[in-house]
Amino acid sequence: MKKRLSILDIANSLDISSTTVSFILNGKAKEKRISDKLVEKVEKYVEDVGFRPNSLARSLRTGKSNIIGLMVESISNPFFANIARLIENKAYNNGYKIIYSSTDNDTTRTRELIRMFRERHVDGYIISPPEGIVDDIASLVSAGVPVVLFDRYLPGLDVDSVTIDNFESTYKAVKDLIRSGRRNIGFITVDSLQTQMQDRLAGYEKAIEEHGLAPHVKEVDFNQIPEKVIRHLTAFFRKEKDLDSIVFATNYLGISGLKTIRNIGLNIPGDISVIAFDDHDLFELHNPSITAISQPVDEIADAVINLLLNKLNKGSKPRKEQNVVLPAHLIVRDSSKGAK
Amino acid sequence: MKKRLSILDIANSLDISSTTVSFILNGKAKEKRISDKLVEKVEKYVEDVGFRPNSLARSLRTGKSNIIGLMVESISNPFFANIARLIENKAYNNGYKIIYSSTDNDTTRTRELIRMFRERHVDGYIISPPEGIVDDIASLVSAGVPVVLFDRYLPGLDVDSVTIDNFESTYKAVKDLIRSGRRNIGFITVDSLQTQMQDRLAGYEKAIEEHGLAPHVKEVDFNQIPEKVIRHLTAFFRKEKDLDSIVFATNYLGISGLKTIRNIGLNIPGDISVIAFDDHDLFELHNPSITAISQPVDEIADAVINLLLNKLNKGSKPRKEQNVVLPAHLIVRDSSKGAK
DNA sequence: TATGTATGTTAAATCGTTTTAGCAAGGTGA
DNA sequence: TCACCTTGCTAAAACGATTTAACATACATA
Repeated sequence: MKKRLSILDIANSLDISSTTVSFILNGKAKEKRISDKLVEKVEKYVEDVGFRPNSLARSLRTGKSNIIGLMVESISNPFFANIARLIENKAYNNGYKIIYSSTDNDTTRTRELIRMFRERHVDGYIISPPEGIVDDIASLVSAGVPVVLFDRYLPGLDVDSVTIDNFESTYKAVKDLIRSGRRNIGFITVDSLQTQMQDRLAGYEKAIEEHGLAPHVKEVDFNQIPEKVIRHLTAFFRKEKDLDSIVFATNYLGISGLKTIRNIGLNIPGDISVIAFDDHDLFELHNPSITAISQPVDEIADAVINLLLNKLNKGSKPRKEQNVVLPAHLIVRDSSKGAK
Repeated sequence: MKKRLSILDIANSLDISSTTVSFILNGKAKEKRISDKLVEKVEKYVEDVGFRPNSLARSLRTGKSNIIGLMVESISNPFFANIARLIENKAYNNGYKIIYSSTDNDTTRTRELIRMFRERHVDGYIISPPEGIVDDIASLVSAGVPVVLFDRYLPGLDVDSVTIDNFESTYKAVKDLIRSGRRNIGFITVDSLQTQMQDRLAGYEKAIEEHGLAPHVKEVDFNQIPEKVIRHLTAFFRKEKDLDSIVFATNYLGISGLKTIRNIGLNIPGDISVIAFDDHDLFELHNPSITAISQPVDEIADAVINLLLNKLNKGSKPRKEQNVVLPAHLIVRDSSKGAK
């Protein structure tokens, strides 16, 4: 097990100082007037022995890590997994690596993760924040650390964010149901105060109200295992026998909802029309195929990483905070088609 | 933006040496005979000012990072996302953090990732290795770094691994099809030499051969976009008109396969029986529901993290390499039921 | 000759920890 | 009194990079 080389080993082997090696390795040869001959010699040697500087030592000295901390609600949620994958790629292409972690929407855990990331000197943060974390993020921001929020934002906190127009997305979806003749439109969401959930609910309520209809909202507990969700939904459907359509406010609610509907034996769209949030292979392949509110995952990832890279590069130049709001797209499929 | 405290600041404030603070913070107070009074005073102060040691500096000095590097094929594949999620949790509970990255099955990229992880001094590696990476992993192992492979292994390399019994899983699945009267059984896989794919193929071939049937194997290119896969599968199904059943060797092939079958207008299981790999909400909810070879994700994650923690703790005590092989489970659903 | 300036390189401080080796003061036994 | 423990603490050297400030040397200018 041979010891890893250090910059000093290189310097000794070549009978020069470690400073010189460092300058060359950091592309400061010109600036520091190192002779071309020496530069070439060092570069060749470094290449030959496959030397790579220890990034810990570098980070310790410079305070920079070239690492971005990514905190999503749960990496096993396909929406977040896809975003993470895209962000990872784009970051990688720009010389950054990603440390990710799932917050589980748990404030304490998130707080700990932020602390860990800070200790590790990550250069920037990408966060889909849980409730109750606003102070921690505020203190990050006021410490001058680049932060970009996505999927939801924190009202009252001036920080870059990327979200979709949640209000408009459910508003349009519900209008679409109404247009095709539905009147008893249910809305299944989680009991979360996060902005994206509140906005989705508000969009639903607005559409319902505009048409003088009665709302039928079911909020299930956050962070429940699917079996429990299904039990609650079953009870809801049993109670609300008149529903002719239903909108699910998240992808996992949609999946549990479809299982529930199948268990109960309701017919889609004959008995009930369905619209789900986030597109998914499952919704496309389902029989009947399920109408979905599709988030522009690619654009979200793009916007997020661009905002962050901007902050990272512009350094301290205090650009105004940006709040990017992207449109979602209603993909109409069989589950919401057909006359009444 | 106030500067972060260092252990030296603490020491100065209390008029003691940083050594003492370090000893106390690392639980060596007893061993180093620091007086209880002082221990208490330091602990209180540290708590009050919320000091947390800089883990970069610590890692630089100790060579340990309490970080595990996790490299999966792609985090957007639900199988890997789930495993990653579980591993992350278990690692977290044991004081370890995870840095993950997707390899894309790209050898070069994987090599770079390993290098990055080494630079960052990760304490251990969990890898679902792409082809052609055996030398790099061998050199990790021979450097005494804890490594656990999963999902596949590298023949000829003596290193801990966790896999499922891929051979047995497809063997049984195909036998099941034969038992229910199928004779023209197709097998869709990818053109990969990775062990898990080869074993799945071998299990299929063995069952086919035992019954004197003719194999119908289609290998699609690795790393293709779904649209292309579907195009190839369409051609395959058009050519092999006699197929009465099909086994998909991965979850994403299953999904593309189902889309293809739907496009072509084949009836499941009337025209064709279907068995897919990896269970998935989609397979459960599909109409008809799809029989799936379900990997024990929880047990896999458990085994992986246990093996790794073992290595990490036992230190240099050279325990014999372990190769855990877990059974997969055939979940029989409607897509493979019904008489001929 | 003295002064300035461009060129090429480096010594040493620094980042914030851990760890080795050892110091001072007080007690104990002979 | 001397030699030797114990107790309680600390100085200083790592870890491996970056960066500041400076040092020679050569050459040109006045």
